[in-house]
Parts: sequence; structure tokens; C-alpha cells
Amino acid sequence: MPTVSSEELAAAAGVNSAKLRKDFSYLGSYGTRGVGYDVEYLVYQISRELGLTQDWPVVIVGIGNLGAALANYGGFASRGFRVAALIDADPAMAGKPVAGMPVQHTDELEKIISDNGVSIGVIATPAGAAQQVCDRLVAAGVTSILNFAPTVLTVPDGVDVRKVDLSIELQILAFHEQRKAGEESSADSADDAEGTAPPAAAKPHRKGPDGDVPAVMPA
Amino acid sequence: MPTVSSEELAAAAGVNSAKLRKDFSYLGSYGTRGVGYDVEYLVYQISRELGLTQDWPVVIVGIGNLGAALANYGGFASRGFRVAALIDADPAMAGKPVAGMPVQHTDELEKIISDNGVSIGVIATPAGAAQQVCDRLVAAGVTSILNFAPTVLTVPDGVDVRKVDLSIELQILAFHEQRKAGEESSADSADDAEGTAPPAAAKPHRKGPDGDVPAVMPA
DNA sequence: CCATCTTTGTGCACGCGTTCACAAAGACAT
DNA sequence: ATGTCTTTGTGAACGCGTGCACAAAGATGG
Ligand SMILES: NC(=O)c1ccc[n+]([C@@H]2O[C@H](COP(=O)([O-])OP(=O)(O)OC[C@H]3O[C@@H](n4cnc5c(N)ncnc54)[C@H](O)[C@@H]3O)[C@@H](O)[C@H]2O)c1
Ligand SMILES: NC(=O)c1ccc[n+]([C@@H]2O[C@H](COP(=O)([O-])OP(=O)(O)OC[C@H]3O[C@@H](n4cnc5c(N)ncnc54)[C@H](O)[C@@H]3O)[C@@H](O)[C@H]2O)c1
Repeated sequence: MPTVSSEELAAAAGVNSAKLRKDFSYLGSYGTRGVGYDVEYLVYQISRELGLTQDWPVVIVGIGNLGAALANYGGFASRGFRVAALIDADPAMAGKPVAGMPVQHTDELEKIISDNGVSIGVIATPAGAAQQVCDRLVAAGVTSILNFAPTVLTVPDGVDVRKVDLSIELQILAFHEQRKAGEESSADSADDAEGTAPPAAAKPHRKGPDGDVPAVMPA
Repeated sequence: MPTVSSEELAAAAGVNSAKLRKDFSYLGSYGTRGVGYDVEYLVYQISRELGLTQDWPVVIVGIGNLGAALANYGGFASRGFRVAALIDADPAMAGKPVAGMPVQHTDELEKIISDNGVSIGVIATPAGAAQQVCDRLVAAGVTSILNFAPTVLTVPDGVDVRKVDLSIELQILAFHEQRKAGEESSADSADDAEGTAPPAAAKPHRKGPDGDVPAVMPA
């Protein structure tokens, strides 16, 4: 029986082994002391708990650059997600095949959701259309939404929204990048007061409109 | 002078107003008690702190479905990111214009990074090529990487990596979706022991290979 | 059957981010 | 000037996730 220890798994994942064991313990006690975890059984338990044993139909709304890329992506199917339909408002796109599947018009949205029992929707429309598309999805029965449009969606209770904002990802990188640059030598502009690292815990209180670099949160 | 209160901003962003004020306080004290924050000045301060006042050249490696979509995306430029180059290993793509910009071959990678002073790279290659592309980017001077390939990248200290895993986003939605479905009626399969919500804090300890549904972490 | 050795499961404590609550700062009216 | 009213800035408390450390479980060998 092939097994793995929490220590091995933790090292591979780059996390603490105690945390990993504690996480597993939420699924029940599937390990054997002195031996480790039965790999096959562990995989099954985690898959089931994560909902990976069932197939989730999803619809993608907005088949533009991003939507088409998503439709072509094979990585979803292997994780238990099946693209049930591609939906776009552009009449010129209707019927056109994308990723071997005809694009359907927004008019069909409600019917598609209903017929396929779709509960997960992906929004890849322009920001301006996102909220109204969201509203229609929710009204039709979708209760989980993955939103790529740079808008904060308003949804009723019971509906989950996850937002993927790629610009923010880049901004986070740029933010740290900027801090890296600022650390090696403070001789850049006519700003900066502190030497290196500001007291992360203390609450600085510098006043006013001057070209100073305020102390910021820790890395 | 147009102003906003922390209360208004917090409501709009859906966060706690005290937290928002405390966050702002890290930038210094730019608010006026009894009035609020000067909008224009606040925007400037935050922009500067986030590195949005400068222009960041980025390269995209792997101009397939996703890479092309990213290249065509206009939302980056408006946030201060300029696509300096599109790089792909496929010789057939070299010179081909994508988003009004010729795709360059991977051979040029080091030169492009160096010439443009690129410090941020985006990886949109297949998973198998991601690590070696990453290594080349880092060796050429890139210190921040946005990775779309479903691989854990290994990088030296001082290099930041952010991974965007869209499958995981869907899995998280599916996970909650599954829990929603299980709540309304436990009469589904021949499993489930607890009535509704398991004691989130307690550490359940159920043993063994039976078709039971283990207690899981709180939502 | 007992000793030893490995690895789990978890109580406990630490640290950090979040939230509460309020004193003080300042605007504005009188 | 003085008082009132709004809103900031932040000390203090709370809650939660993380990591340490160890007892108990169980395998394995003698
Ligand atoms: N392309 C990217 O890499 C990228 C990156 C980050 C964010 N985004 C965001 O993703 C969204 C889509 O980006 P894109 O580049 O694919 O844009 P796009 O313009 O290429 O595609 C948008 C598609 O949505 C369709 N559409 C418009 N209104 C609609 C509606 N009401 N109902 C259904 N479909 C509708 C359009 O017909 C078009 O096909 C945008 O909000 C964008 O900001 C894109
Ligand atoms: N398309 C999506 O919506 C999507 C979603 C999630 C994740 N991803 C991930 O993003 C990556 C790209 O996806 P895709 O759909 O665009 O794939 P794709 O096959 O369409 O494109 C991959 C591109 O990378 C190029 N490439 C291959 N090896 C390279 C190398 N060593 N150096 C430079 N370029 C190289 C190929 O020539 C190709 O143009 C994959 O890892 C995929 O798993 C894609």
C-alpha cells in the first residue's frame, strides 16, 4: 500500500507539516500512525470533499479574446468542469464555432441555464455589461460566478462571486518591485526620511502635502 | 474641495471603515477630521504608493490563446503597464503581428529584457515549459513573474511569483456550491451523519473507510 | 508478547489582522 | 471666541490561523 507522510507532503507543498495534518484531520482521521496516509484513499477523500468527483456544467458569457481563450482551455475538463455553453450578445457571433462548440445568443441564456442545470457562470464581457449579465445569470438560477470584468458585482445572499483581476495581480507585483528598488539605495528622488525599514507595528503619523515617502505596511 | 469620508468609501468597497482608516494611516494622515479625505490628493498618494505613477514595461511569454488575449487587453495600459514585447518559441509565430505588435522569438528573450529594462514577466506557456522560461526570465533580470501555467515555479530569493490558477477558482466555487446543495436537505446519498453545521472549532475524529461525510472546515 | 521506533492527531500558545470604541482634531455656525 | 457636531486616528480587545511540541497509536522486529 503506497503511503506518504505528512512531512513529505508538507515539504513538497512548501507548508508546515503540522498545519497539513490538522487540515487533513478535518476530513477525518485517514492516516496511520507510524506509517502515513494511504495515497489512493487520501486522493479520493480530498477529491470528494472538494467536489471533484462530480461534473460541473459551466457557461461562459462574453466570447471575446478572453472568453474564447477560456473556451479553448483544456485544463477545466480535467478538473471536472464541462463547458455547457458559450454565450455572447453579438448576433454576428451566434452559431459561429469556438472551441468546437457553437456560440449561442444571449437570448437563450435562461433556457441554457435551466436545461443544463448550470450553477456556475463565467463572466468575460466588458465591464459595462457585467452587472446586467450577472443579474440574468442569477435570476436564471446560477449561484456561483467567476468574474473577469473589472467591476464589483452586486449579488443577493447565497450567491458566491469570485473576481479575477489581472491588472491587480500586476499592480501587486509592481508594488513589491518598487519596494525592492527603493531599498538598495535611498538616493533616488528628494524624498524618503526613514533609513530602511519603518517600524511595521507602530502607527506613523506624518502630516501633510509634502513630497515625503510615508511609512507603509510591512512586506 | 471634493472629499469622501472613510464611511462612504468603506461602504462602497464593502469593508470596515476603521480598517480603511487604519490602512490609510500607513500612508500618513491625509484626512481632515470632521470632513474626510481630499479625493484628488488621496488618489495621488495611493497611486504613488502603489507604483502607479510610473510605467512598468512587461513581457508576455507564450502567445497562445491566453497570451494573445492578454496582449489584446487594453486594461493593462490604463494601469501603467506597457507590453514591451510578445515572445513565443514557435518559429511560425515570429514576426506575426498580435495586437499590433510583432511576436518575437524566444532567442531574443534576454536581449529584449535587457534593452527594455523589463522587471515583470508574464508566463502563458504550457505547464511543461513554464519553469525553463521562468529560469531564463530570472537570469535575464526579471524579478517579478505572473504565472498562468498550472505549475509551482521555483525561483531564487528576491524574485516574486504570483500564480493565477483559474481551475482553482472554479474549484473553490464548486466547493461552496456543493456545500449549499448539501445543506438544504441531507437526503441525498447514503452518507452524512451530522444534522447541519458541524462544530467548526472542534476537531472531529472519525475513523476509516466508510461512505461517511466528514465534518469540514467552516465556510 | 514486549520493546522500540515512527508518525499521527491535537492541546496550547503565539502573532497578526480585524473590529470596537473613543478621545481629540478641526470645521462651521452663532 | 465659544460651542456643537462630524469624522479622523488609534489604543485596546478580540478572533483566528499557524506552528510547536508531545502523548498516544500503531507498525515492526526480536
Ligand atoms: N483579455 C484579457 O486578457 C483580459 C484581462 C483581464 C480582464 N479582462 C476583462 O475581461 C472582459 C473581456 O475581455 P476581452 O478582452 O475578452 O473583451 P472583448 O471585447 O474581446 O470580448 C467581450 C465580448 O463580450 C461580448 N458581450 C458584450 N456585451 C455582452 C452582453 N451583454 N452579453 C453577452 N456578451 C456580451 C462581446 O460581444 C464580446 O464578444 C473585459 O471586462 C476585460 O476587462 C480581459
Ligand atoms: N487558455 C486559458 O484560458 C487558460 C486558462 C488557465 C490556464 N491556462 C494556462 O496558460 C497556459 C497557456 O494556455 P493557452 O491556452 O494559451 O495555451 P496555448 O497552447 O494556446 O499557447 C501556448 C503558447 O506557448 C508557446 N510556447 C510553448 N513553449 C514555449 C516556450 N518554451 N517559450 C515560449 N513560448 C512557448 C506555444 O508556441 C504557444 O503559442 C497553459 O499553461 C495553460 O494551462 C490557460
